[in-house]
Amino acid sequence: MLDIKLIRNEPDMVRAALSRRGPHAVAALDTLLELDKQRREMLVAVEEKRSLRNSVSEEIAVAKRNKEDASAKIEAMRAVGDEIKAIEARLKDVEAELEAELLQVPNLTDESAPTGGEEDSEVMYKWGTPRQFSFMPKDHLDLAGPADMIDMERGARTSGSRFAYLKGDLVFLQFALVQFALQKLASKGFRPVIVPVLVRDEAMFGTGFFPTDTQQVYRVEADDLNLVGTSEVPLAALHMDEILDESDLPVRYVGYSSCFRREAGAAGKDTRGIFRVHQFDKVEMFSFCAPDKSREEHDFMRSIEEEVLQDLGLPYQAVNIAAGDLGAPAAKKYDLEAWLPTQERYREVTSCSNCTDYQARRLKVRAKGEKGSPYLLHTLNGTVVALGRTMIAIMENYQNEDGTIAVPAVLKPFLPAGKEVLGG
RNA sequence: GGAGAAGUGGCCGAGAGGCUGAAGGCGCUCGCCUGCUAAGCGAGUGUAGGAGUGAAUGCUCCUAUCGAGGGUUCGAAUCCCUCCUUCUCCGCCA
Repeated sequence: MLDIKLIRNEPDMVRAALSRRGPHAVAALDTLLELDKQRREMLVAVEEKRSLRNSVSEEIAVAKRNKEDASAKIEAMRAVGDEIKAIEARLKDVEAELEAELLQVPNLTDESAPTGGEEDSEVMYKWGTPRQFSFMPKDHLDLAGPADMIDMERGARTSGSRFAYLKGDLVFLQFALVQFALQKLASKGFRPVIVPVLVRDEAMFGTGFFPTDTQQVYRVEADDLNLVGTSEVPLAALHMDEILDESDLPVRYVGYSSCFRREAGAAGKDTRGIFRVHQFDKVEMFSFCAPDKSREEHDFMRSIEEEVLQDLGLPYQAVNIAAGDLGAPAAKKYDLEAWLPTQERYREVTSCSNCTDYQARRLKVRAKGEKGSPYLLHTLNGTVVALGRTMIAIMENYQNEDGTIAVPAVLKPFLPAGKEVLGG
């Protein structure tokens, strides 16, 4: 959410920063300004009347104590009370409307995010060299299917399409990756957290997934809860309504959770294997930091993501996402895309976003120093390891001609002793 | 799931329709004082919104805020309703 005061005081700047996302992003600005004006007018009116009522009520109290007659004043205040109620009712409507509009407005874009849509995202650089195969490489499902490490058919029978059973060595691989990631992140000051994956609407609104992305979310109607699509949601909400101690910043967490996505609108896209499924597990980092440090923190997160892929020996490219392709809460986003030999292209495996104060304003996460007033923090999130996609990349890049999969050296300590290949 | 109890400032804790933004204590900040420290004395110390004013750190005033939201009343921390959270007991369960 943007600060209404910023929109009020610097409408041209706001309009310019938002229009880089496309025309839809600025559509509501005039309405917003008009509603804000109405709201403030009503506020002045109602506050004047409340002030009057407060002072006269005080006089009534004094009169009663002195055993004097106050019936005229009481009568007058009864009328004022009715007027207050009338204005309050209209004010409430205007505020609700203002809030609803404001919730739809995406974050301002960072000037270093490229202008334009998806096709304008900028490949910043590449790392590593895609492997030259002396045989025809198989895709992840051709590798893991015959070895009975991925079972799509039974996943579909149990839960429907885009659900899978992962079995055997793939399960060991997943937990090895989790251990590897958690230990690396812990050593960099990120506190490991296992989060609730069912969250209230507040958490979804607070992180900016609601009201715009409701169709992507599994909702448990009976309890008014939502299954999270990423542990970003419960991690961001971890300090909702809190004022953190400035000296503790940055506050960094690494979460591990299952993630649930309806993938509405993705019909027919990435239908093979586990590249795009309704449920997957992910190790996610999250940071609350001082406003003037978030760019630095964003680069730090990207460097961690790169370190993970480099440690795993997976060739990748880093992409600076264009303004028009950013999610609503993000001011700037980097994706890392790993090389998939059978698709002969780079595919997204991690993503990290600087949400500036957009989520913090909604969630009311602030910090305060020795002196001065509380201020909103900046929030950042980034994928450490998206387990499904990272395992796909490992399988495809590390495959042997016989269909087994070699193990990246850094994972060996986290796999069962003596396991040299997966799926053998 | 059933039955009870409770939620007050950074913390503890009083208050039970008006004189309460909230006693008292602790903590914290500033000042005074005392060889140092401790103690003592004095003052200050929540958040948000709005109006006015200034070049500006700001200042003045108003409004709201005693878990959240409604209601009763001229007036609600205090009375009523709904919800949330915590605790105790019973049931169930990994």
